[in-house]
Amino acid sequence: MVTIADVARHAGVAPSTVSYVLTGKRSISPQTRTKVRESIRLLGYHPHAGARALASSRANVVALVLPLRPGVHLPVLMRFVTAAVTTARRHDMDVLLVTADQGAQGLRRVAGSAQVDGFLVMDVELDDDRVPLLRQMAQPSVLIGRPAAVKGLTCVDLDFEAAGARCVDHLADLGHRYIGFLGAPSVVYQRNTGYAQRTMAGFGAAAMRRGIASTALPTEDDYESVLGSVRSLLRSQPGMTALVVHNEAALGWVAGSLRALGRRVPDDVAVVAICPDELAEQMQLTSVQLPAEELGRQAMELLVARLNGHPTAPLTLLPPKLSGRASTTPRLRRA
Amino acid sequence: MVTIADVARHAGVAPSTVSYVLTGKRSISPQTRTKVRESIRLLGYHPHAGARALASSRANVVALVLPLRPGVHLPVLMRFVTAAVTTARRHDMDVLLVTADQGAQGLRRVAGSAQVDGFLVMDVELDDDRVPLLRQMAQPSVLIGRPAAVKGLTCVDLDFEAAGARCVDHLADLGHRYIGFLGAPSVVYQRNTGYAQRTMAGFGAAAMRRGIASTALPTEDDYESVLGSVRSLLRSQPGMTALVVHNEAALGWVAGSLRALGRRVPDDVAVVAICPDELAEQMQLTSVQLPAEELGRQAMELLVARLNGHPTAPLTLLPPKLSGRASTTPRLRRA
DNA sequence: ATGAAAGCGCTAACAA
DNA sequence: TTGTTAGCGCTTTCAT
Repeated sequence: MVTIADVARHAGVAPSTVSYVLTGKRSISPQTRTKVRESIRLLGYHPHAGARALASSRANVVALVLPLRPGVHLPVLMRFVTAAVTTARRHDMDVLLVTADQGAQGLRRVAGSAQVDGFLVMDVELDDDRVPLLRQMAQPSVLIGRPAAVKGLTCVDLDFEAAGARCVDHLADLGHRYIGFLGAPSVVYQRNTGYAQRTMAGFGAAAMRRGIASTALPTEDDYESVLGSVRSLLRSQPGMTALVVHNEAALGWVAGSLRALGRRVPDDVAVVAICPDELAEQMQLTSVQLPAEELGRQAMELLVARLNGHPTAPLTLLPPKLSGRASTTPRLRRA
Repeated sequence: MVTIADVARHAGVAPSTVSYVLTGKRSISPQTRTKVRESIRLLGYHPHAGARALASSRANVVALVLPLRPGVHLPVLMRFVTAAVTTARRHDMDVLLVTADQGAQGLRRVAGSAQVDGFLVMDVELDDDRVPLLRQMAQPSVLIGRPAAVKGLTCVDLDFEAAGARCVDHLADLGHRYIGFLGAPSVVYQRNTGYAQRTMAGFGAAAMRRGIASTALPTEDDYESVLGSVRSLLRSQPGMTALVVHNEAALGWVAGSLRALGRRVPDDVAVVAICPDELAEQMQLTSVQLPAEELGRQAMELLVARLNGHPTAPLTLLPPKLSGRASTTPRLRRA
């Protein structure tokens, strides 16, 4: 194996000089730098990660804690992971994969052995049992999601409240006065992930603000349930001309249900989805996207910032972005 | 930070004794072992991974090299990853995530810095440019897939040839005499991944062997394309009573297409899918499964074996397993 | 701008 | 069965 001593000898300098050329932690004369770089290239030298970690107490590795359990939307997860890994690499860090099933136990082990300098934790719930642990660990962490109390943490999430509001604003601007909200399965609202509730809250508040009548209903993922919910919405609000859908699995049934009830999209009922962009694109639905790449990148950048001792806000909310498509079409203002 | 010296002092033994208790590399008296274990627990000691790696030249980390590019079937990938990670953990190893976009460059870096002891490389193509590199690296590797030459490597893959043949045999045993094959998008056959070709080859050879007429067509992932392909198959072989589908994304459209063409499953046309079991289960399709978990587990086990100096076969082919479901139903022998 | 040398925490000979 | 000790390869003070 080629060591730093070999390089130093070959370049006719001290090992420390080689180290400083590599880390850039002190100024080196251009000649020396070139000479050392050349020796490194010639000998094919790669610093030993373990030795480096030991001497500098910096592993240059971050843990990515992933759910990998049923129910997560994998395409989104993957885009997120890719963005996170790419960003980490841009900062010369590697990524250790820790699956959530390893639990708090796993976090403790990885942290204790100084294998990683920090944690990127996905899929954090309102009352996540890992949060107390993360607070007291030596290594900093960034959480994707929004636990109940964010004080002392660094959390990143989509601004779901704004997302709900954005849908209403878009529809209101188009002249709609009666808007329905088709939500996630009711079990999601029971499970305290929060994002579903926040979206609805944002939707409701925006509707109130704009003086718009709104009704909301949860729905399961099958056709019958969607049809039933849409029918209920129309019954309680016969003048409904727009629908906001926050349920990826139900999206496929919405148009069909509306048609079965005699309504066409977008002429009779406009539809806005809150879902990954690719899905909306495919179905030509106006949508508010879940910015997976942006989330992954941002989260990793925040983690790197914390690793470098920079302070970060406890909560970063990414603004929703609405993409207009065929399912909402400008219409004349109605009474 | 708690070090091995702290533990040794607390337990009244030498540091090496603590080390040996941890690694089990020499016999320790039960009393000492208990005493040391107790001190470890009490002090909350975790060995420093970097120090360990440096002293033992073993990182206890393996690299998982993943595609994460468009076109891979994510649910399968995830099950594979989960199985691989779980298996690694069972051997006290951690997993470093290396995305394929980091390329050969990334492999070299990770290998050179002794960050990992070995590589688990997914999605290996017939003429993969990483293969030469993997051959000459100090660390052993296990490849998922089947490069052109496996000599000197350790490769694991599903026996796709046998999978194609198994479908034919199942259908032939049920009395079918005209069988169609609905393949992956044509781009997959152009990209030299091999598995698609091998499945078709196995299918074709088995059909010949059993004296059965067969026709094969690629198909894209959308309804129109599937409908078109099925129509073509029926046109060129009007007596076709069975269909083998090797295209996960197309599966959802197959039954619909057949129905649109006046055929019902399984009464008029029996269907066998080559796809993950969960998908087949959900759609009640007879299927040959892609054993993602088994593949991930097996691959990691082989890697661990190699890390421990055990020899391994250059190519391990997992036998296909067919699960009979509603889409193929015993029928009388036809003319 | 560079060198010398003391560790970082652990493992694995070598001794006893 | 256990202890002693010399590194593993690197970073980082302290010196010059």
